[in-house]
Amino acid sequence: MTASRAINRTGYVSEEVRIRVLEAADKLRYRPNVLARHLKGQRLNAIGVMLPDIANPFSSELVAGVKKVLDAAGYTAFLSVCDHGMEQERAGLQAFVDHRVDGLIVGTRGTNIGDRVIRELVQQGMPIVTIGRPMSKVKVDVIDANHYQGAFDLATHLIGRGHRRIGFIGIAPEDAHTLRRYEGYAAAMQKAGLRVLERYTVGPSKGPAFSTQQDGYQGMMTLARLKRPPTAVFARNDFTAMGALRAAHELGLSVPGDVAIAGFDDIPLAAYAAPPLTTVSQPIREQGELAAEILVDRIEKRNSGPCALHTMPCQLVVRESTTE
Amino acid sequence: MTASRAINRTGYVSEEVRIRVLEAADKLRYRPNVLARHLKGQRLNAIGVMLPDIANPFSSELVAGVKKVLDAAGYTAFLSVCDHGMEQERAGLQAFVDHRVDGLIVGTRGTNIGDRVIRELVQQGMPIVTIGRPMSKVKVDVIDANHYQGAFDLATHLIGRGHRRIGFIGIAPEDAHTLRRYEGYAAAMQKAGLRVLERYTVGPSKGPAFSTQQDGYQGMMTLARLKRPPTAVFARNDFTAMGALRAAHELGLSVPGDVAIAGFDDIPLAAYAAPPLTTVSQPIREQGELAAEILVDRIEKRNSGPCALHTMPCQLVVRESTTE
DNA sequence: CTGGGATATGTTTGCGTTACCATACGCAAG
DNA sequence: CTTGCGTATGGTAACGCAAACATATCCCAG
Repeated sequence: MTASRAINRTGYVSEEVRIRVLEAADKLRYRPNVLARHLKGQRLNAIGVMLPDIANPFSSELVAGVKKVLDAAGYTAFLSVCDHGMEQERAGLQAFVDHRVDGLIVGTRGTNIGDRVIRELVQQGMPIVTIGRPMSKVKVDVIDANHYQGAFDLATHLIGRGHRRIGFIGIAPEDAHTLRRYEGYAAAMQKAGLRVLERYTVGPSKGPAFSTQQDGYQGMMTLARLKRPPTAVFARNDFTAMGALRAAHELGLSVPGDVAIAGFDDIPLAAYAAPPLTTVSQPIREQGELAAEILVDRIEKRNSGPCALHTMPCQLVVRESTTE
Repeated sequence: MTASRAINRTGYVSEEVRIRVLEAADKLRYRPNVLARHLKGQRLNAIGVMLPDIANPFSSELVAGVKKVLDAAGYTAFLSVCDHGMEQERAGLQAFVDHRVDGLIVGTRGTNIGDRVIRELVQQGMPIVTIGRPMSKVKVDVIDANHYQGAFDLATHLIGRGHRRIGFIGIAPEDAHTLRRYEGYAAAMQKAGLRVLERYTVGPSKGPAFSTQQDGYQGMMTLARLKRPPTAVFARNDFTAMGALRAAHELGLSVPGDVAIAGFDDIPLAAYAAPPLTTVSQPIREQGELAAEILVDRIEKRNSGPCALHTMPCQLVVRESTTE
């Protein structure tokens, strides 16, 4: 017991004994068993981060933001990947719960099974923050970027450059974010008095973001074959935009001379495309930081108010793929 | 006690009682407390995977391979990222140990602190497998790809295409793998009776692989300024190669006409470069699978033999950046 | 020199689980 | 009828830790 007090700096322990205890602990390479500690009702100071995949810079930035805050708050982050599989997501979340993490950050996209699992865990009192995954009627804090606004700004930029025929590559109604982006694009078009033509919208495009280079390539090819092809193209994301870029090169179209191309997400490679890609940057790291802050506040009972949706602004990044 | 037996299927429990227990457990949403279980000396069936970063396809493939095997063996994988920081690596590994994982897969590159931590953990009986991180005099199983052979094959391919002046971009003596690749390149040159010229070797190039696009760009620029520039370039990795590719475009050099360019790693984007990149593919997923298999065998005492180095062959992938 | 707070250490208990031991029943062999 | 075995169930202890409580010593005010 005295040893416990010495190590945890609680209660009264004489200086001399404390030093002896710590020396002995050091010699024996003693490490407290956090698992046994938990049996006594204490927190483990660990949180679980569930990711859809780890092959992209999002997850990386997100985790960087999360870790920064958690480190400072004395928590450990454990990660899990579900590779966009619902069963894997369920198992991963359950594993976190079984290992008694104090809270969860969920960065996967919405699915039936996933939503149900989250609902159940919340009911059992697990604090959860989701990122980019809106959930209705569940006590979950949600962080999201304003894709609508970002897309609106980007489309407005293209219109401001004099473009009237603007295509959209990679429409994917089943993906909430792509839909928001499309809506922002459409709203900007309408506000400028331009019609959103169906033949200028190509898709569908399925699967995770990094798999859509080919869709961008195909989409650009389709648009270029039109009688009056668009003079500017808004691609669902940067990977798609880079596929489109390649198609433009193959067709001998100059970018942005013959066709302006813009993406979304501002992946690191975007600045290295030829030409460097105009895109929209999401504050990913900031979303991770905010998620971690909110979660820690929930865990430590500093915030017991109602759960909220935190929308963070996107930033237009103009590069040479849309300007000379 | 009877409930414990019913749930774990150990000892004698009548069919009738077992069903009643399981139904009750289901109704109460009972989940065994794995942490308490561990107090009684049982395994948690969890392993920790330490990664240098998650922004690249290696980590992704590696984890996919690891997870596939672990799922089948009934283990859970928890991931941690250290972002190439030694202190973060130490803390992450310690967190795994504190949470009583049954074994570790370490995919980070060698560092003083990291090596010492691993040595200590091994001494305390923790089964560890490293990937791409050779360690001497430590009871650790090591998986690695044969970078030397891959580089040798790639250089031989370039020589076979008639090249005599072959440059190397991104030499980095502090990075063991890059060094192996350079050695393979040099060996192939010598075997063909070609001299390895110092002015054809550019570097140094620091930092993680994905940060080296710029180095490739700079390197290509440097080589192109030479009086008799190389007709082929072997880049440290695909990112570097893509930087070189961009430099070639800017200089108006045709690839592979004026200069052939090859990379290493076969990242997904390599096939989408313009032109598609000749490169060398590491069996990443297979390395992950093997690591998990070996680790599980160690944990379950099916293998108590001496630790070994498992070298897996690399595969030359010829694309259009070196052939018409 | 006594009472009482501050300081310091020890003892017991229980968290959820399972190994081990004890108990109890039915049935068949001796 | 006893013994012994296979089957079924329950009681108890222990894992490592810390909360709660108990005890012990010291110092100082009254």
